[in-house]
Amino acid sequence: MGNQKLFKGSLQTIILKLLETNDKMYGYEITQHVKALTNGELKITEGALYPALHKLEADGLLDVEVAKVGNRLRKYYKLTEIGSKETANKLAEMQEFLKTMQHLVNPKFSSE
Amino acid sequence: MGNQKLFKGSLQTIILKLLETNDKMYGYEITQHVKALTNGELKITEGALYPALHKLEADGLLDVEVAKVGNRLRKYYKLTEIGSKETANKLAEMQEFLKTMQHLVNPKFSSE
DNA sequence: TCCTAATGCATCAAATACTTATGTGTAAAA
DNA sequence: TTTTACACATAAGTATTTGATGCATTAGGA
Repeated sequence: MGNQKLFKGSLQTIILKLLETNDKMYGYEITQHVKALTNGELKITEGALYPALHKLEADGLLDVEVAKVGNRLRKYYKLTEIGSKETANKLAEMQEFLKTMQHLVNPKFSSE
Repeated sequence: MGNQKLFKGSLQTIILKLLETNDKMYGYEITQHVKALTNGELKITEGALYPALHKLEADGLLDVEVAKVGNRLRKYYKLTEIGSKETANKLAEMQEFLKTMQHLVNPKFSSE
């Protein structure tokens, strides 16, 4: 899409937001959701996703629960209490960022 | 501000947009404009700015004109013809990104 | 008078966050 | 039977930025 690099720095926030909405998700499911929600504009690669999930877990924002579906392995992630608070923070920061950026690139259409 | 990292990847676009609006600017001026426009939320550091300007110049998007004001040196940058086209592209990409991200983090308030 | 802050350029090591490639294995579809 | 989807994972390389440092001029406050 060309603008993939604009998403740099927002992956954690996206993951947390999805988990806030859907309660419990596994990695592959996250990539598919994001692809669908963005009409294919954003494709989260595995090389980005799995390290991000591991980091969020290590930081105590996510809990993991391993499940076996058929013969396949799945790791379900969900927000911890701390994770929920951090999600709220990160979403607020994201809104602030979006507002600021909108203001920067298109001053006439943004308030203030 | 904590959300500084969200701006990662958008520096070039910001610079180009400012030059589109203001025709001709020098480095320090850009940092001050951005700080003012964002109420201090985004502070472009010199370590990011100057390499970015040099790259845009090397890529043929900017022209430089050195000026001496008083006893101080200034390097005025302005868009080349190619730079103007690229600016339009990058601004379109940015709008698309902002819309997509808004949709991701706050589905209920965005169209579609 | 002296020190700090502002103005103005610049470079560089380190950190960050990602892409791309690769690897393992199962299951379904063509 | 070969490709595609499912599902995890790591690792080398790349790009962008932070934070530190450096040089030099000018203005302002103590």
